[in-house]
Amino acid sequence: MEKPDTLKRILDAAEQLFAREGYHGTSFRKVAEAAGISVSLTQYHFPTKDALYEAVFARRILVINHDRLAKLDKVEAEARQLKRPVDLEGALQAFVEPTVLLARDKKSGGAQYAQLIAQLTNDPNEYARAVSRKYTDPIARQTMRVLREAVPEMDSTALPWCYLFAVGAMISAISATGRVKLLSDGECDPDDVQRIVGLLVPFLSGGFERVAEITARGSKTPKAAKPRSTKEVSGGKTL
Amino acid sequence: MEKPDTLKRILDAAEQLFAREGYHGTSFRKVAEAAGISVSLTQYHFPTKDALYEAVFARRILVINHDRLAKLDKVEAEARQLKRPVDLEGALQAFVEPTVLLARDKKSGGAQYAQLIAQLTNDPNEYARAVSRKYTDPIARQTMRVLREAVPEMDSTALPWCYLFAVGAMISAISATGRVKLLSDGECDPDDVQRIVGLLVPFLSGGFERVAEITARGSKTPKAAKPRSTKEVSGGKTL
DNA sequence: GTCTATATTTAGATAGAC
DNA sequence: GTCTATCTAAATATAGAC
Repeated sequence: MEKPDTLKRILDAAEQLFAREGYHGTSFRKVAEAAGISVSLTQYHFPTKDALYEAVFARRILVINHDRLAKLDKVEAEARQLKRPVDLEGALQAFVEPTVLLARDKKSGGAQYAQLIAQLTNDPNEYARAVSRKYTDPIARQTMRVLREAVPEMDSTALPWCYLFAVGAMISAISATGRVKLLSDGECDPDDVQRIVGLLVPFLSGGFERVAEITARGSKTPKAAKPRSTKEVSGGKTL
Repeated sequence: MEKPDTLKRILDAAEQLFAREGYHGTSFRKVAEAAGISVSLTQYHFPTKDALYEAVFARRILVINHDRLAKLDKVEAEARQLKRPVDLEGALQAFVEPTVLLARDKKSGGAQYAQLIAQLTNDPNEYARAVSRKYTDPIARQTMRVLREAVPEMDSTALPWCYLFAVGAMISAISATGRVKLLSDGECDPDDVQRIVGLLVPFLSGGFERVAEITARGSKTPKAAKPRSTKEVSGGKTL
């Protein structure tokens, strides 16, 4: 008599733990306890931790990817219809909006999932890289394809960099570190979705356009690497 | 007879492990083994894992912060002397360059340290937040102060957001996930420091200027939150 | 400062009863 | 499907010898 929601309970518990404590900080014991079942039942459904991790990630990514692709397609179709280049802000909004909305969805666990993505993004480990390659690289490529139609002048080797800048900026915006509130002395509301999208999209479009300008083939001033003090190697930075 | 470099050996080993495996993935055992000493000696020098984590972070951050502050001061002084507003690209370069250079310094362990910062940036846990607050928030505030002089028109509640966008973009650029190479089919070189700075600085300055335009007090078109489909709540995104 | 030894807890994984 | 019981390895931590 299968309890119909055992899998869901496991995935919900694991999602929360992976998001908060990371891969290594999450154990079958903690997952089982949070799900209210035994350890071995958890392992019965997901034999290894990697399997559990992937299952947690895969559960939502399909929906998300579908949503993002639909929005990207719409932007692209509009451009085709109007016989104009893809609208940059539209493409960036299609890229950014599904994630930001998810990140502020406290009810259905979307916020947990978004934090898991935030952790995954800069995780160099193989369990994270494998999941990233499998589930997110295809959409990344499609996004870049559409973005290229929005900024056709941009050098093709600049686009992947700009895409990663955009990913990082978005992740930073949604990551649950409480930093915006702290650094703004309480003035900025980390849950104001409208505000985040309203700032992030223009920020990114300004960035893409600027890079497109300076890397355009046959651009007037290829001042791409305007050296200010690039040779003063000495240290690093913070954040 | 104190082996004069025991502390250094511990910190080097811990730095590498924390960077690659994160906080929970790093144990005294692994650190001790990598450093070639016993577990208890490691614990003699750093009684708790938190103490070790903070020590690893603190070791380099002082140098880094000093470097960044010096560059920021220089940019600010130039502006004062010329009686002009702070140069935006100059300020952003002062912000970005120390970290990017550090991240590509394979010899002295700087790359490991940069990866640790990348992991720390989106880590919601208290051990990470405490370190971030203590060592990086002061410089963040100083950086924002200088940036505000570069874009005085920008709404003051937009600046912290833009600062975090910039942090995220930079972190994404240096994080050792191998993604640029993958997504560019080998065309982009993740170790090309000149290229990274040469793209990142214009990208960020374009972003800051765009946001400054649309949030300027009394701006002609406060189209800040141009709604494209912001109400179509439904899903999330990837990265 | 540095080690061995040991205590205690928790980890992932299996075997087998129901 | 679900549990209890148990194994082995690894974790943090402490005590005490040199």
